[in-house]
Amino acid sequence: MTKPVTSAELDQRSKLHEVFALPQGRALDICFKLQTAILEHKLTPGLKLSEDEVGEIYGASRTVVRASLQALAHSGLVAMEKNRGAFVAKPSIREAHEVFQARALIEPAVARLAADVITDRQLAQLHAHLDAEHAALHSGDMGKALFLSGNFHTEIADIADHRVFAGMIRSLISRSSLIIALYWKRSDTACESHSHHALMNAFEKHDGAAAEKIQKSHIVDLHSGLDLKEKPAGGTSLNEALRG
Amino acid sequence: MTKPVTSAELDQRSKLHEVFALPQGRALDICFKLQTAILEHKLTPGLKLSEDEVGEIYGASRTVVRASLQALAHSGLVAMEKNRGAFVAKPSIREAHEVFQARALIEPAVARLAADVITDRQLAQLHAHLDAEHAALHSGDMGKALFLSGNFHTEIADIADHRVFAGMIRSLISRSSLIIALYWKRSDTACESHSHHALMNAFEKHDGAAAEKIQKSHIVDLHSGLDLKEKPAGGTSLNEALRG
DNA sequence: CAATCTTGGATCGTATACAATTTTTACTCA
DNA sequence: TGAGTAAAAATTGTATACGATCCAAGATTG
Repeated sequence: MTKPVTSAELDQRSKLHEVFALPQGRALDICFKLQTAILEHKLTPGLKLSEDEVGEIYGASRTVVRASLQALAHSGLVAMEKNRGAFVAKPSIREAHEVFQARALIEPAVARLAADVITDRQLAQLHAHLDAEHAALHSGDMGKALFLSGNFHTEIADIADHRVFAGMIRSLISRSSLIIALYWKRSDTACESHSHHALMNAFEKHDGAAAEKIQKSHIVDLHSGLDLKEKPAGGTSLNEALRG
Repeated sequence: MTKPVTSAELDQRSKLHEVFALPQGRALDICFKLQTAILEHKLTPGLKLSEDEVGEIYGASRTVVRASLQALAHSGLVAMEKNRGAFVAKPSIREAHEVFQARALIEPAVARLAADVITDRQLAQLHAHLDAEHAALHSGDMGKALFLSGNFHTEIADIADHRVFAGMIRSLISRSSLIIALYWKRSDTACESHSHHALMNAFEKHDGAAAEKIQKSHIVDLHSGLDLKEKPAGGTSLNEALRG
């Protein structure tokens, strides 16, 4: 019951390559693995990503690790400090607000675009995605559930077939994942919310206006589900988080 | 009469550092110089940016040049092809449409934000900026005029004090510069248009709604000023373009 | 003569070595 | 004991060297 996930992951990977100007060759692998780990909350915000350590784990030289970290820095998942190294990004409260403001502007517009052009095949794929998300959630794998929940949004952007918006949304979703890791308030994982299903409904009817409206309120809802107060930092070890 | 430009340039530089996760140390210099050259249309789209050549020109090793090129690739100004190297990006017609659609969505919203919070000092700065643009235009320096015209938009984003939007807009403006280089139709440089002045008017009155409306029609106007047909490629030499 | 194959040069991808900077540790002295 | 300082360890920044890939020109063959 954990298998339907794989195809979604591979999908995500190829799309990443398409949208961002990502590093080439081996660096892309590392980039993707680190990103997945961060998005599944295996790596907590603020964690140091030592070049030597990452390189040793993935069997690569510092040169290529450096390229990966730089790429992730550009997408907002990693913060680099001069002469101090790379860390999993720890979005500030201010950035949290800004990210969700941006999402509230862009994603509804993109949902509208998607509703107009979505095909039956894509509808089925989205349904499958929701099933996988549901399964992950009920199997207790919070990390993967959140990862998939984010992917749902990027898939909509891909359906809208607008690469510029898709790239923006991808970056925003990534950062949202970190923000949720830091500031999520409600114990009920609201991403299981009915918003995604309501959206599916609008898509099936090709009702762009409805999709836009639903998406907007969904994001406003997510935003208001955050508890934007200062939190103390966590400091796990990298090896212990990734080696598994 | 060419002096007022300098402060704007330095300003731009520090802001870049703030918004993007840019490389550190010497790489940032090269990044900035290349970006400026591209934005002033000294480097035409499609031009090859050989690592050795760039490194020799700026007196840096390939390592740091590589980092710079990667950074520029992430902001959309440079395209990297595996095992072939880096080129000044040559946005497709499709990307051109997408970029201006994105601008038409985001920039009006940001203009509204800016109108609400703009200070007298910032108003004066924008006025000075328009003067500099005007001067560059009438001194025949098209490249610099276009560069400054773009900066006008990013300055508004900075005034709105919204880093996420500012980052997006910066990237969009950069790509717009390339798009204009490739597809501009009108011989009258419409960036001298009255839109910028009209916008200033709305800012002075802190009329957000008006600012939003003006900005939107300004960008739609720019979009329609493009001639989106296939164009042949140009191939200048890098040395001859930068050594001056 | 045209098409294909081979070969040489140029350029990129990656690893490694060294220099510069930061962080930690150990030590002295009040 | 605690603060200040200095030396040592660890980590990043940068340069260079080597192997891999691509491109173009010239040779070869049908």
